[in-house]
Amino acid sequence: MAKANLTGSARSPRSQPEESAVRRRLLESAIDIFNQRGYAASTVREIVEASGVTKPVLYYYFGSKEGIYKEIMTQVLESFRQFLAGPGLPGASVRARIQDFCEKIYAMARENLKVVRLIHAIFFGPPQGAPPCFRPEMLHDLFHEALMKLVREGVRSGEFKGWREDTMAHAIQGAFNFTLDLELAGPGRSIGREGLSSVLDLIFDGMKGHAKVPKKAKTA
Amino acid sequence: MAKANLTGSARSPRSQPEESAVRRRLLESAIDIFNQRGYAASTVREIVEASGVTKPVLYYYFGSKEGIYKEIMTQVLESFRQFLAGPGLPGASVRARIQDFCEKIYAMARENLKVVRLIHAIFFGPPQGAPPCFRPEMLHDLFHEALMKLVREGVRSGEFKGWREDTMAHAIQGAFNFTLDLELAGPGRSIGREGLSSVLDLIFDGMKGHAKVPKKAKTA
DNA sequence: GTCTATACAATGATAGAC
DNA sequence: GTCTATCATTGTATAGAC
Repeated sequence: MAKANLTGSARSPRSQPEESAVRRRLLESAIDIFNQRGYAASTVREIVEASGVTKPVLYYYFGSKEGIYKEIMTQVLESFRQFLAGPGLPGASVRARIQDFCEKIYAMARENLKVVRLIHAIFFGPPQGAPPCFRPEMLHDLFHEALMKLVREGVRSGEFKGWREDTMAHAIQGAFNFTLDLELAGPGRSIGREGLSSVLDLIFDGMKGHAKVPKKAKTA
Repeated sequence: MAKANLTGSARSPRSQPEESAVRRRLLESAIDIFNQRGYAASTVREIVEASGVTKPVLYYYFGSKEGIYKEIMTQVLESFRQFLAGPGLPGASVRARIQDFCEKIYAMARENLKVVRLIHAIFFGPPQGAPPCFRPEMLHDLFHEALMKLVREGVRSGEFKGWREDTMAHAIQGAFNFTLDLELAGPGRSIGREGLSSVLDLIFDGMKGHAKVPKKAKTA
């Protein structure tokens, strides 16, 4: 579920019919190297060697190191936009739809962890660390915008009340981002989909404890 | 309040009595350059030029580019450890103490945004992006450990219940981290101390709306 | 302690043959 | 389309004079 290949498979048949195997291998290798070394420290030599070709091949297909980077990011952004344009969970409560929304994006991120880590590194890295042709905060803004729309809906329907809309969205996005951060920090730190779901439940229900007892209530 | 200079002023009078002005300028410049360019992309030439000296001076005081980096991070870690060893808010409710705890660290971070941004970039950057002598996740772990201690206290006292302790800590740390992320993303995105405080209130009270109405309840 | 001058190893990118 | 060979530039670090 939520199968969304952010890299190669979403090739547009319109622009360039020549989706050569070499070109695809170069893109895959570039994602690997960029993910491991970061954009600035990655060398075209590493990329072409991992693809089994030589330097001029990369320059033939993408023009420059920045060119192949731009191509990767364009495909990612387009893929994310397509997901946001999807249906969601029509008919369900706003709370359930926000849960579903976050879990779907979380699943997408896990399936494309290498690109996610790269984007994270660029977002928090130095300004000149990567070419300005791609602005990673765009993904953040798209996420925030979609979340705010859901929150507003919950306020209109009376499902949420008593807080500013941006405060609610902030709490949710904080939980999501932090879960993703832990995922990126290493497999030993991840709390998984269930962990994210629990934190969202807590945010919805509150921490004072008037609600259910999901696992084990340590009221020692 | 919460004045804690993470860089130069916390000099230890025991280790090296020779705190020369040149050495201090080099450290300050290195923080600036590392913050702007990242560790890997920063050049020794930039650092020494910003300090008004030449390359051999840096190698005289710190031995290498990694040496000056190590010195900066050691001072930061020591400063944060000293803060965590502080008193907190004795006598207050756990909720108030967590609020105070988060706000104090937030204030510290704002006063030392350059180092915070650098640490963030290293944490999310590529593994070989910075020397392994400093592990940025240590700061995260120290924060998490202190927070868990507070949460456990709240559970023991009955102030919190109904959720797993790590879930509660996760929600709080998510709100804090996200607030800091927005601060780093640019001044236009920051939600400030009040924003953080509101999100923490929401997490404590819950989003269902059985509690107070802090600003303006848009129940249109 | 601080300088000038330089060694030495990478890098991104290109020219030109095939 | 893909190769070999190479250029100009830039990086860390050091030698040796003062």
